[in-house]
Amino acid sequence: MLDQRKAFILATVVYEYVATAEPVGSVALTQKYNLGVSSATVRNEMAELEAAGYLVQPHTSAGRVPSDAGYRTYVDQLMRPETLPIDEQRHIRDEFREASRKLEEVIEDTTRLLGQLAKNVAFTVAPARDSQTFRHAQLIWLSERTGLAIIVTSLGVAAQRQFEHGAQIEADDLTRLSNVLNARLGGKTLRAIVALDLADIVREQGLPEELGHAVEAAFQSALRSDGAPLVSSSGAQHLLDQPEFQDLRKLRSILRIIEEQKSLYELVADSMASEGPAVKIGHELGSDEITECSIVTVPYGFGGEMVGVLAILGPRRMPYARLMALAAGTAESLNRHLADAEIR
Amino acid sequence: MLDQRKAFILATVVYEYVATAEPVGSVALTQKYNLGVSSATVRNEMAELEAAGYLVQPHTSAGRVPSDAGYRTYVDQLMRPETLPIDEQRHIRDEFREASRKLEEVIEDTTRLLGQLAKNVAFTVAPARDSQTFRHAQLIWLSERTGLAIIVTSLGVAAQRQFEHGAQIEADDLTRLSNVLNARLGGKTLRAIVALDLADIVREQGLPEELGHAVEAAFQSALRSDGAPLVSSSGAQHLLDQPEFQDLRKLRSILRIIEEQKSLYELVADSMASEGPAVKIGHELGSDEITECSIVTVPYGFGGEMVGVLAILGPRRMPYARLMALAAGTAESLNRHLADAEIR
DNA sequence: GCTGGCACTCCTAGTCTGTGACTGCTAAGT
DNA sequence: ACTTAGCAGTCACAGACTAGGAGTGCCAGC
Repeated sequence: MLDQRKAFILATVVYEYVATAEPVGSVALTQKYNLGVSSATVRNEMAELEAAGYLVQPHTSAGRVPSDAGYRTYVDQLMRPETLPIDEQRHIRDEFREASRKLEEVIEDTTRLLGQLAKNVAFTVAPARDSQTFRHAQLIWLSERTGLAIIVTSLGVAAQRQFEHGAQIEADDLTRLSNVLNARLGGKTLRAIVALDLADIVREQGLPEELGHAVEAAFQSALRSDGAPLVSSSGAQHLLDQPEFQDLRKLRSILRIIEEQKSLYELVADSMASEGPAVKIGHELGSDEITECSIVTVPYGFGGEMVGVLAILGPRRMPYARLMALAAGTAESLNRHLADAEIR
Repeated sequence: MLDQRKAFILATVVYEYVATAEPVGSVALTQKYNLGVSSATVRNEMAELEAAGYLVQPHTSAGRVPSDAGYRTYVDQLMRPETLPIDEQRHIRDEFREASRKLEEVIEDTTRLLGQLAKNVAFTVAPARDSQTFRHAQLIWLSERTGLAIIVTSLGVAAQRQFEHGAQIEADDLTRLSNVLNARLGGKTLRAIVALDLADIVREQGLPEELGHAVEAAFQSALRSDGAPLVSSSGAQHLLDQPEFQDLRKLRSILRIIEEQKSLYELVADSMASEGPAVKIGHELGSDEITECSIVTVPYGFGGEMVGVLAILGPRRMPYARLMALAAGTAESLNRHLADAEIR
């Protein structure tokens, strides 16, 4: 456990380093903050903090920089949680007011907004298709040969698929079948529905085999082929403003990760279970390529269930309190929006 | 007009510079390619090509580099058009075979594929919503209080919107209204429909005012609020591999453009009218910030109408013939896919 | 236990210099 | 009238070197 003075020094080092991106030395610290002791004392304390693993020295004649453990202690125990400034709260709310009603666009717009406000890379994990609850199926008679199947979940239209049907099918047949499907499947998840024998239901209704296949195909196409949920990202340009990514090699490996949806998903997949905003720092991310980064995550959802994750990725040297407040505020607006738009 | 020898030298300089990214000198050129004349002669020719504006010298003691005009001449007159290798053609076709049926996902997957194969930044302009032709409206009775409106265009579901209706509305009313809308509006563009007085049609049917508003709102939400079509991009990481973008400032300004959908759209908006692949080189792009880049574009669409653009953005020093073949091949597969998926 | 002083370390930025890759020009050859 | 060999001149680039400065650790005195 850290005594009060060490805690204060650690917190100040983190704060200063976040602000300046320069290793912070004992003299600069005593001059800038009112520590009540001399730089020599601070030096001694810093040496002990380094021995305890909270700080590291880039090289002998440089100041100190927080280690992963240092940031972790700062986030968990030392920093004062922030709340979002009123005008920013309003800004976010306004963005959502004119948000489109299509789920993908809402998610995408949210990502963009978060990236802008955070001045860092933002990314979002969209709701997994297979766990969405089925609300409605509508089979539409388009012409004598073709029909259209539309699958609606609580989050909106999940799939549409055109199919061919035999000439003997009439609009009424499709309406009837839609009603049967709605009655039988309502409230189940898509995953559960795909496991069922839908062709059998169609057969019961005395409708042709091929219509059964069409229905199955429609539900099937509602699931993403690769299973992993959609991830969208925004704000990669902000990385270039960070002194830690002036090195092209670092930048490249991080950009590669950002452009790969799967990698991003894996970084935050477990965060959906957390309550409220959470932080992963450096090595905690479990990937060698981005040990220089941290990620702030917050799950979102509605009706008591979390369906996706908002995330902010940046250098470890990030303003944690602010970004956590920002992520939380954005998630809250998103939650409200989703609840409003939910199809029951 | 260039005589044959000058043309050959220009073509060779472009070819060599594209391959090596180093300014090419007269000696290197004579050694590597069988020119049949000495380096001194080549020097004279190159000096004339420079005077004519086809080549430029980064500095006095360096080799030559093609100018915008040099590249333009190369693309228009000198290069031999390529065709896509068979295995790559097959690769593209296979990707489309397992492509999802949702328009946004098809476009997104195409972008990713194009970025990967081109090893450059790829981006796509999605079909503008307002020019899509209306195919079907389905008003669905969900509960005593709520309904769901779904708008289908030739490219699939364009919008869904939940609405509240008075308790006296029954499922049959909604079906009847859907049929009327389909009969009256079929084949019109969404833009034309939004200009109509839809509430009037609803009134004619003896249905309540609020239902009219719901229908109007549904069509309205099918259009993107800002009017500009959706642009998605992929492959920004490839920029880092290019020697011309090792400079962070250049990189930053280009990344910023790539992340702004509107800028990208403006760069290629006029390319939708072109037939087959086209190229814009350096200053031709009309933007000061990306004079170091070129863009290969190809429009895509179906049924004789072009609805969007595929584009590849990279350094001016790009393999034009190959990228044009690649863009054309990808567009062709996309066209076929869209035609198959079109809702009639 | 704190502080001022001091020797020591080591990064950084700036300057300088040699090297090599070009060019343009000239004069001679075909 | 072209072409070519030769040569002097230019200039970016990389490596070596240096001075400056920030910061540390340690020690002796308060």
